[in-house]
Amino acid sequence: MLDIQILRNDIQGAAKRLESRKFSLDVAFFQALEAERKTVQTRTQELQARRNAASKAIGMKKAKGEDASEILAEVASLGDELKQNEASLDEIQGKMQAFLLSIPNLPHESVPFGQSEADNVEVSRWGEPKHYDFEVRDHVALGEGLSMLDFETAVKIAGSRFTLMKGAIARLHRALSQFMLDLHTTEHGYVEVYVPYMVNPESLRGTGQLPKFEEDLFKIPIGLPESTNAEYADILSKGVDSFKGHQRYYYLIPTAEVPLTNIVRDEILAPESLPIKYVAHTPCFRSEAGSYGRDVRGMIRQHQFDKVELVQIVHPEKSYEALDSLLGHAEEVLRRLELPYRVVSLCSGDMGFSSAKTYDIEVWLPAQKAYREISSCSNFEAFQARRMQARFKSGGKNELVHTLNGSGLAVGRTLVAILENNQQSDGSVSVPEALRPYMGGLERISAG
RNA sequence: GGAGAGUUGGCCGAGUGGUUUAAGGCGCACGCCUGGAAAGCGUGUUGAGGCGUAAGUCUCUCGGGGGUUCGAAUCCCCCAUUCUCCGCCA
Repeated sequence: MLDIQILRNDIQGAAKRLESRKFSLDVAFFQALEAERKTVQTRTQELQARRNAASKAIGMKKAKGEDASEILAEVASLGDELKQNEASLDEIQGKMQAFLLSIPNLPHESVPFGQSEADNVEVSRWGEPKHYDFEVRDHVALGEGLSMLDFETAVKIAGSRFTLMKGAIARLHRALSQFMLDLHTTEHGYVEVYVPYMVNPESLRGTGQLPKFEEDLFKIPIGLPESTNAEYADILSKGVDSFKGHQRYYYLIPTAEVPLTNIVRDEILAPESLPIKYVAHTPCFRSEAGSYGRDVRGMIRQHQFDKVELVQIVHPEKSYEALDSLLGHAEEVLRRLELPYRVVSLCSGDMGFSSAKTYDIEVWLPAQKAYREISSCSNFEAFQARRMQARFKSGGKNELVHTLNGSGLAVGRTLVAILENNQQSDGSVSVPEALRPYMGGLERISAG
């Protein structure tokens, strides 16, 4: 959420910066609503002040045993107008809140301008893609050849966009997450956290997935009878506090970013507790609505995948420093696994809703002859913190923290990268040195 | 799942419709006192926001929401959550 002061003071400037990310800010709507708010709020507060003064006077008269019927009659006439103004103010503030929640973050000045993926800027490259003197197979062919990846059975027991892994590949998958967690906790200073895989809508609103991106999530009703979608949409935009008769939902987490970052929601932190660095390994669930036809083959794009996620909660002056370090922590995983990659700075048009600046790490996939996203590291500045009211004490004042996160890494895609990059001519796959301790010393995955 | 009891400021804790404008304590900050410190004394100390150049002033905030009332921490309803007991369970 943007600071409403930015819209009050320099809405044209904000509109221009948002335009670079293909968001059209409704300036006229905001200004009209803001003017209305001002009028109604001033009037409401004036009436409230009069009512409070009168009520106090009544109390004092009654305490002295005097007659208060004159003031009583006077204050009664305020009632209707006050009620009307309060209701109207409530409605305006609801609209304002919904409007603010729908606006994406402002891109940092260093973010390259651009429309799409094609305009992202490569900032670094590590490792050399190997040369293969045989025809390379993709991970599907390799995994099925080893009888260790089974997409058909996954379709039978769940549906498309799920994977079944068996034997050494299942173990490799487990080894990867163990290896990543160990690296980040013992060498990069993160605290390991086990989190809920289902969260409430308040948490998703805090990190920015709600109210705008509900269709990307898996949603689970709890308790109570169904309310209509329209009613629920209204609750999402105005406020998600429960009240009589309304359905509550849990959502499957689309990333551990949601539970990890929301640890500090509604907290006022001690300044010396910063930076806070959390890491968690969780499954992630995404409905992938609107991605029909994209990456349908293999385990690149799944409804369920594992990810090791890094989150940092930092002092606002340190957040870009922290973004560099976090990016380095994610890169280190690929270096240890000896997988070639590059880092790109996402352009304004390709960044996520909540982000002020994002670096993607892309790993080389020989079967696709392309670099593919395996990690996304972002600085959200105060955007999520403002939604979450996550603050720290700063010289007597409360100041919003900055939040960051990055994948370190997406486990399924890392597995794909290892299978494809380490394949041998006979269809076997060599196990990266760094993972062998986690694989009982196994050096090569072969059929049988 | 059933029954009961709780949720008050950074923390503890009082408060059953009207000087509660939330007592008191702890902690913290500043000041006085002191050679310095402790003790003592004094002042301040929830958060969000409106109006105003400012001084200031007003509104909201006692787990969340709704209601009753001129007036709600206090009464009513719904929800969340914590604790105790029972049931079930990995």
